[in-house]
Amino acid sequence: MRTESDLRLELKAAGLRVTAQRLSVLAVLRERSCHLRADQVIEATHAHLKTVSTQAVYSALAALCETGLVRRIEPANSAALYEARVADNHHHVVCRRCGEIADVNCLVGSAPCLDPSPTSGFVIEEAEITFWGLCPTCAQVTKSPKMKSTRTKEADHA
Amino acid sequence: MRTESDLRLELKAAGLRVTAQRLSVLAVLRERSCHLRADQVIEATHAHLKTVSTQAVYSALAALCETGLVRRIEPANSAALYEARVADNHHHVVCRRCGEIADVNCLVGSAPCLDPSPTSGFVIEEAEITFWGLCPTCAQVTKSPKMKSTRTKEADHA
DNA sequence: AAGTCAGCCTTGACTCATTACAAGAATAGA
DNA sequence: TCTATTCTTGTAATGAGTCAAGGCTGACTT
Repeated sequence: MRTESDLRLELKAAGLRVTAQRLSVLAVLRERSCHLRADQVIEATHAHLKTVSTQAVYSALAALCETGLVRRIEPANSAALYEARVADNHHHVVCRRCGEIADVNCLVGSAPCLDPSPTSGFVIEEAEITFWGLCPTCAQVTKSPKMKSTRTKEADHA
Repeated sequence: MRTESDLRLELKAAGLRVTAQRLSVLAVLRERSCHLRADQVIEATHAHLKTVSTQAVYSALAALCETGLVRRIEPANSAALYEARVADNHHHVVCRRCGEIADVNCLVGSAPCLDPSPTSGFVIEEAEITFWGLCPTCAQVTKSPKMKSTRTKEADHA
């Protein structure tokens, strides 16, 4: 259990000023331990604070990301998503049909968690893996209506 | 060497109508074997055709992606990138400082090329790996000025 | 070679997510 | 208390991409 004062301490430890909106944004991301879009964070933050501006949330998110308290991911065909699970170096599965996202524990444990073969001289710090497939629901209804975002890649060339 | 009529055949084989703009877009991506943004494709296409509309290029790219002749990637903090290297299932390294991108051969060879541990019931089709690090140039100049895209938060304009 | 027409292209307006200002109000931390 | 940082409202701009109406054309027919 994290109390609000835990959060205060974490913000301080990260060198951030403790403000109501930063506390709320962090709290929102901790409570719902999932991946939220900025607009969802804004909406959820309204439950805590009666009023928050769009910019306040965007800049709180930016500050939290910079200090490593929040992680930002950006799967193809989606707006940026934020999550509070940052200690581990985990990965994500994205459903091609409905866009649903789930966490996948890292096979290795710590970054870079994978060593690419020849890397043209690049110094590798991290490997970010996105698994693409179908979520349990979409996998059952093999053909169904709702594609959330893009490109149905039904390339039928068998 | 690929002649233009090779390209025509490939388009036909993919079930696409052969049009000047599709030929040019494909040719551009084949010639420069690298990762191009849509606007770069548009610009390069002007070298072939005197005139192309933005829309024509976007929809040519979409058609080529759908039929598997072109691959689209979308690294975080970047617009979508297109490449013509599609036969293999390769991955990418992205430089955190300057944004430069290079290909990385897949360690395994064919998708999904990696099996995540428990996947919450998702059916995995593909694993897309993005390595993050520093390109050879940026790795040398350990501290240097130009960060291409992200949030420079030097807010102290005193 | 000419006819036909679905599919493509052009144009231009428009969305969406995000960032940028600016100026005044609030407030955390010393 | 004091002051620099952060927040607010509001407007605007941006970049990247999409939509829609109508004209052009590739490819199949005759």
